[in-house]
Amino acid sequence: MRKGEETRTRILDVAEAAVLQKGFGGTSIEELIAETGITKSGFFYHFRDKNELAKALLNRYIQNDERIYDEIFSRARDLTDDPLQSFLLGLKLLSELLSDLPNGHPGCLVATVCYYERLFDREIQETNRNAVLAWRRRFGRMLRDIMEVYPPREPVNVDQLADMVSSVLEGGIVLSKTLKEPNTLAEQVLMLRTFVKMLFLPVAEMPRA
Amino acid sequence: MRKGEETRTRILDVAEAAVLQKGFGGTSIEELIAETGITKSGFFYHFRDKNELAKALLNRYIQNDERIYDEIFSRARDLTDDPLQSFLLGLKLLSELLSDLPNGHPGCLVATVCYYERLFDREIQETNRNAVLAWRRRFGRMLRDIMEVYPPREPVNVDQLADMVSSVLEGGIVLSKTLKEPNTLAEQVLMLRTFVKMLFLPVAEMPRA
DNA sequence: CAGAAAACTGTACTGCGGGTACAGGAGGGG
DNA sequence: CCCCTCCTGTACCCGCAGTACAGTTTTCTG
Repeated sequence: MRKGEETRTRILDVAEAAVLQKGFGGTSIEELIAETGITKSGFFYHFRDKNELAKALLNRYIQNDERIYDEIFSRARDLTDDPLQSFLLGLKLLSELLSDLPNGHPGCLVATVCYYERLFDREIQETNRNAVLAWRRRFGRMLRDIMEVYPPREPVNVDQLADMVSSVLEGGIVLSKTLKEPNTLAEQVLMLRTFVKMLFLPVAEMPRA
Repeated sequence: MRKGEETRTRILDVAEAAVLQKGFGGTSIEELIAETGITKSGFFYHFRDKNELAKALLNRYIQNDERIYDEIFSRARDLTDDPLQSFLLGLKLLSELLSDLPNGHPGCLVATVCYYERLFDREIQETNRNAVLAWRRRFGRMLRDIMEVYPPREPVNVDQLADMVSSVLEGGIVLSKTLKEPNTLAEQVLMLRTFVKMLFLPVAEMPRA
């Protein structure tokens, strides 16, 4: 009963690491059972097929992802009441968290699924889509709060600006992994922070006359 | 002799579409030969193994990618001498080109390879890394030209800013594909354009006193 | 137009991996 | 004591990557 959950979790842990390095198609069930020390029958007791595994993997990943953002931005909100300052602080905290990852970001499962769409059923694709929409809502909410206080210097669409956060994160992960420069991702988040700062913060100095 | 190149190209065309939809691991050689109407022996006449195919696929993709950027930004340079204006125009042209793709961007092979690293040899990983570094150099060159004329409003590292262009493109593709909203990618490029504009263009209006 | 080289086809085989089927066993809880 | 959860073991089918190699057609070249 308790043991079952534990084994399931272990399979998911091993599978997540493997999938992020080799993709779903490149990850064999045989290697997963070898590494978890389980038998093939044991594996299929927990997951009906690879699609079930992918579903469980993605759901767990998204849940954990949401938890991390919740923690970071609620911590930022605790430290300041100003919506802009707390968002900027949140991006700072996020960038610090990302640069503290010893081997760099392992990769995003949402992106992995995205580049694998045709292999999975509609349910997984919908789950993935909803994860991205949740990011849009999350960052959009914070940006709307900012806009109520600070008029943006340039006209921007809130959803598109919220998507920019996701874009830079997903793109930063790809760059960081490809370049094998773990810090690139954190730097990209800080670059985004500069953008947000510039967009909303009133101009401090006078323009050169 | 000429016929060989043609068949090879046809295989690469079919393979590229398949790989972008299902990843390398999810694409079988058997399905490629079925669609191209070739036999298995014919396939292995052109490519020693899947790794060879991946190598050819990636090299061709990168070359084409470079060609497109060359065209767009040289067209932009033809239209204006100002480095900032021509870069902003280039981003505009790029966004238009992307929003004209009927089914949205099919996906980036560099990202696919990135999420598949462990399946390929070092050579492919190096090729991929060099492709990203080429983007950094390309956009970095243009941004340096801009900085010689326009002092940035905030202190920024050129390479990081250049990487931001790649990040937004890669991330925008992931978002666009996942959301099944073809226009998201083009919008993200325009959002990036707003960022660059704000960073370099002198403030037009006075701040609210 | 001949001959060589290029561009294939056909067949037959190995071995791995996904997946199925099903029988049975250990261990804890009611 | 029995049942339920959580597995193990065995045996099998099929699709697919890759090998081997002999033979055939097409195409270029002298």
